[in-house]
Amino acid sequence: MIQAVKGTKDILPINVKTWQFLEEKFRLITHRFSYNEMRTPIFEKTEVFSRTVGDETDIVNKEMYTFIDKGGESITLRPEQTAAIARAIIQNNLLQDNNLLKVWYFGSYFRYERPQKGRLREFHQFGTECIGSNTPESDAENIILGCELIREIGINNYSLLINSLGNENDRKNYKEKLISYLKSNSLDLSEESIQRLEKNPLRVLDSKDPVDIELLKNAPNIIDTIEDSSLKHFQKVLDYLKNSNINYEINHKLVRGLDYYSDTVFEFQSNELGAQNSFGGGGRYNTLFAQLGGKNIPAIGFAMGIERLIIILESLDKCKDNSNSLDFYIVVSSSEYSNYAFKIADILRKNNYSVYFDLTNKSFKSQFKDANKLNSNYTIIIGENEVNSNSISIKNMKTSEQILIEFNKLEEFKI
RNA sequence: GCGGAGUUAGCUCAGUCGGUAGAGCGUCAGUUUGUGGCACUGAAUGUCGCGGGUUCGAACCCCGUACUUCGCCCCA
Repeated sequence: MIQAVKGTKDILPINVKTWQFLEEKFRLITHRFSYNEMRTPIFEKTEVFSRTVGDETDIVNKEMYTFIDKGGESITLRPEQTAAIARAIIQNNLLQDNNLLKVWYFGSYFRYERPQKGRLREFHQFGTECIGSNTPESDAENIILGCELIREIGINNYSLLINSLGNENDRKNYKEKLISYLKSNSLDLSEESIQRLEKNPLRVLDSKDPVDIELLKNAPNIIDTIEDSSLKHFQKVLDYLKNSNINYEINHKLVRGLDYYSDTVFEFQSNELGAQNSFGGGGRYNTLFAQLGGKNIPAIGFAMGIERLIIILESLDKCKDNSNSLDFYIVVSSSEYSNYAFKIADILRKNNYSVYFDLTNKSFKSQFKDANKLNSNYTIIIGENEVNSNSISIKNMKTSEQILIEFNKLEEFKI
């Protein structure tokens, strides 16, 4: 038996309703916030990601599906969407002066990781990007969109964590402070955190090691390092959120894994996800466009993991079942009446009803059982009597009432 | 990349002194052959993840491997 590639999953008919439900919500909520959908290729030149996501991040370092194509070009299956959107915006010149662009996306992303609950090698994300504004209002609106979406999906038990990383300079200063603090205590630091200290010092703040956590209690706080303008910006964002009745939790240890973030960062977390407790996250990325060779364009956005949303919905027993909304099941007493059945099906289908009839030569009785199993609202019974009298028997499966109508009255029948 | 647990019928799982497999649910058929749901009766179904090894004999023991899962790590 050939198995699916490790870390990939089939979405089966029984599960697809939940996906469709989520996709509908994405469209609905983004529409309310006036975001437009955007789609980019599944693969990009490798540098799109290596230049933006960060050379020292694991994503770029060891998790990308990168290959050399037949033309000798280094190609990478997208591990995330933001960088590719930035590339497309620059290339297509979508941002004229002072323009604002609000886009959303939904698609597959690829990272070569060890699979786990809520962590796949091909996974799906929904996300938004608000590009061209550096105002706290744009931060707030983007976060509010995320919260609205989560609410509409039916998830209430989650936390919104928020922090500010300040501007590039602030972060540089903070990194120095943090490193010098941690180095003076490095004997106690976990092996992993010592490595992080070299590569990506901010991530030490994320450590789950109990000793590290204790040590970090007295570490310098990023909020004390960031400049006034960033501080004011952050405060305004918080004010707007409060004003919109958004519950948030300030967490100055929240840093994000991708290098391009600055100022506002945030994360949606749930307890249903095990080790992967975050089901969404984002932040401001004011340097990304410049990193790709464009102008300096401020932007903010977030992404959510669809598989993780579904895990939460499952825990809430809110996944959509696959109950078929079948209107008519046509039961024939013999396959010699199939012509008649096709005619009836054609009329009903052209009137937008869903119609099923047996294609496997089931017995008369089995067809009824089948109709019941498929939860059909009506059955249409076709046998010798109906065909000879050019009529149709229609049975209401809920009430068991059955009527006989003329064939040419079928069009008038309303369920 | 590292550590733990697991893989038996479509699904959930049982199956240890090693003797070529079971339950429940589901599926299918029948219970006066043109009428479903309930009930009853009956039936089908597995290379026991895959590949080696030990043994007269392996679902069970040993080795390898794939995948799943829980953590580390990373991140959505």
